Amino acid sequence: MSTLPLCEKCDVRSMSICSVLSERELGTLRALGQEVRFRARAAIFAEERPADVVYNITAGLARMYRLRNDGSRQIVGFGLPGDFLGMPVNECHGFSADAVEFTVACRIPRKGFSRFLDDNPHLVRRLHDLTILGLNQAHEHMMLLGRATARAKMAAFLIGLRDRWARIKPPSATVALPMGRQDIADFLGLSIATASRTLHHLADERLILIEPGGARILDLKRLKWLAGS
Amino acid sequence: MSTLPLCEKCDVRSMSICSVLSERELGTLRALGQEVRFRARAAIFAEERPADVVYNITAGLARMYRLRNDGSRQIVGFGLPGDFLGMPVNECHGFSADAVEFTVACRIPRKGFSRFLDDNPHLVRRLHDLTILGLNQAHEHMMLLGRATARAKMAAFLIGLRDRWARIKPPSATVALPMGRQDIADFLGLSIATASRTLHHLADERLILIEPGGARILDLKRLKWLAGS
DNA sequence: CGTTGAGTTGACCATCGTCAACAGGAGTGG
DNA sequence: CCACTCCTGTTGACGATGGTCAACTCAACG
Repeated sequence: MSTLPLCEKCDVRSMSICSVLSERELGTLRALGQEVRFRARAAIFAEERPADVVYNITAGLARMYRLRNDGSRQIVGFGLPGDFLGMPVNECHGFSADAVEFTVACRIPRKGFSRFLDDNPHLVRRLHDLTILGLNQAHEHMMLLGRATARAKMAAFLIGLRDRWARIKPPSATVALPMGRQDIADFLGLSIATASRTLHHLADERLILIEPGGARILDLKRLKWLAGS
Repeated sequence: MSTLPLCEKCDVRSMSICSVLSERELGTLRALGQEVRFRARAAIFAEERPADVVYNITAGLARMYRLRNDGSRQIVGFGLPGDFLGMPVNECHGFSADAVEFTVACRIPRKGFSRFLDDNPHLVRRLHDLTILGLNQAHEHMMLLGRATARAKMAAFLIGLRDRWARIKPPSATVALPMGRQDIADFLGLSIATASRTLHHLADERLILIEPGGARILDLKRLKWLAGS
């Protein structure tokens, strides 16, 4: 794990913050960072801890979450390849993140990254755009959490994840679900029992087919209708 | 309504994006903008419409929301004095906003504002920080919407609003509630009936006292405990 | 072959949504 | 000044959605 290997061949360069960097700027940034690997379930960073490094996910899947006083967990989002994690409000992380499956990321010390931002105002604009995108995703998610039936939540979850995978993987009718049922439940504000049941209801109605590690969408149109009602 | 009057005397300058601007920079920005006033219930901007102006709220209260296909509304946040509204992902607004009560804002054409940003990279950083703050608020809100009882939602809503008012108004035990019950319900993901009932339950237990236009907090400690459980 | 953890499924019931009736205040017109 | 309407908020009755608890299956692994 020295400096990052081959940004030129990075699969997600075009969707990450790096898309606005020239070869020269990319070289400077690469020299600051390291590639890090996380095993499934490994912690990436924790809420309330000083944010001294930032991450750019290049492979795998991360879950971002906060814990309630009663111990229950709200997953506020999933981090896919190309996503940028770890920019804090003040000095500390606003949420925890860990790896759902084997995950690879570029790790960059925040101080160095911050100086790099000073020298590259266009990267700040890019970062800002991605943050606004995250805010939009958060609003979208609130629409689900606020007032939607379990079926609508699940349908919207599958559609949304499908669309996000589609941007970074060869398209497939099967939505990969590397996260467990508990993760899905904590994301959608459901109990694990309801999450499991709802998924099977959709399968019973031939809207999806549950496969190991994912779900194949059989009736996209009806699923979308369900998601948006 | 010519240019903005007296930024020097602006109540919310220190909490708005303007806090990082020098007198000179402030003068330049002021020349770009206008003060606009909205009557109660007036639309400020609408989802999916081109975002050609941005707003800085200086007085009053705005609600930001999105509509579901079934016509129901999710309020994704309230805009208080000092809040910055209207920066879009691409070219269009991601949500609608209207004035809850009589509201005053600085309106700045986005093109001019964008050029001003080009010349003032530190303002972009400031804007980015405020956007991250908004993302944090959104996450906080998800905690409520995801899995909380009606009582916990309402308690957290009152505490949260109290803290936000406290930053811009002389402190008071009474939380101003200029928004109607339907707004509160749509914010918390409840029906209006449950919102009203829950508020009265809290009053029955002497945690709050319902007053015209607001709620006086009688037992902050227990209310906080309720909110965070 | 036992253990462990994830996922599934059933039974029961609490919370909260829906529907509806009603109260009170503001605005309007006679 | 009063009658009428409209709108917001309150409150009751009822039922559905989804949470809780628990039993069970199954695959992975030692």
